[in-house]
Amino acid sequence: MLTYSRLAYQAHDHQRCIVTALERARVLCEESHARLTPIREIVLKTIWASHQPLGAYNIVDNLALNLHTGKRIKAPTVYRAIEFLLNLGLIHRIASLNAYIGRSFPENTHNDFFLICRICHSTAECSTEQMNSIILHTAERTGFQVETQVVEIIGLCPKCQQEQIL
Amino acid sequence: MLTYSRLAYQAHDHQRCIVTALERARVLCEESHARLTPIREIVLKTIWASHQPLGAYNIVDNLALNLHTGKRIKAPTVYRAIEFLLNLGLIHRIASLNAYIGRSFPENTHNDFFLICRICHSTAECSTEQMNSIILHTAERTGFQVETQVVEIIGLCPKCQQEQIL
DNA sequence: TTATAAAATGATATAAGATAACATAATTAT
DNA sequence: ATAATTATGTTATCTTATATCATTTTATAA
Repeated sequence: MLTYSRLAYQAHDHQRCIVTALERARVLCEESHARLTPIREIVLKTIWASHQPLGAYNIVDNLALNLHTGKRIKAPTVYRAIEFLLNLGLIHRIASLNAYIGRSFPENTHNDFFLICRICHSTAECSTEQMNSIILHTAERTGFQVETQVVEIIGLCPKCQQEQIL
Repeated sequence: MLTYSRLAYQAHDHQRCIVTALERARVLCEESHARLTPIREIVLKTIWASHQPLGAYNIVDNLALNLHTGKRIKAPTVYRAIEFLLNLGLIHRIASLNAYIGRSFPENTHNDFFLICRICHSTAECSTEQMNSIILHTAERTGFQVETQVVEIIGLCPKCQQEQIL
């Protein structure tokens, strides 16, 4: 069974995505006695606000613009928030882009994969049992013990396929 | 069918691997009228000499040590060689490590995946039709057109599993 | 409730990976 | 031989990420 969400290129109420994600983050933090501080929350919100994976320094700039409280939040602080969010599975690092994106299935610990558009960088999160079992089986056949996976499929999203033709 | 090679953690004559890889590179370059210059060749050789993926600056240092011809080959030159080798499919970039490793199947254009040991970083290249077809099918179901894939499985190689237990 | 420990953030500097821009050298084609 | 192309040299810089130490905030316990 294929589960997918955040098909960036399909019309949807993204504001709703963000609200849901933040709500889930609050619950998850409560459960695991982790502190969703204002900084961590705004970093998560900033990442979710974008359909494209966001680089750490993009987040820094973004916060400077949207916080306008005078004091700038600097790289190390953002990276700390990122680390926190990664550990909870609330965001995912897209290795091929050095960028971060909100995860729709924080429970599904690290078993999802990503469809990344080469042109517009819009990124969709997917999860299939099939894929996971193949990965596990193939690895096992060589005696390798799987812990996490980085599966990033690069290509063209439907929107950019269209524009390619025109 | 599962094809795999370069199971770093299995005993094998790696010197032979290197010779084969270089020979294949020469043939492939000849065929595609690409120039395997001395620099490109030594970069490829350096990458192949290691079972662990090698960072670009590792290669730079390595060349400085092993060339001892006085003049150092600098980062941009190495990166150019890397780009050349990537384009021909002779090496692969491991995104999660920012490092490069020799590819055993340059013909298999970019359809392979990698088992990377979290501890020793030894990396094995694999290829299965099954995996490729699942990726293609899942992507297609969302209207996404696959071009390349980054599939990096992180975990423990047999050797490090053993040492973990002890 | 105040002292203490632990966790989070601020601030500065710098490491590590990658590329831009322009000059020069080597190869190939005319 | 000369021009055009391709590859390399050189310097500077950009981007991503982290180390280190000071300070503040929050939690815990006397």
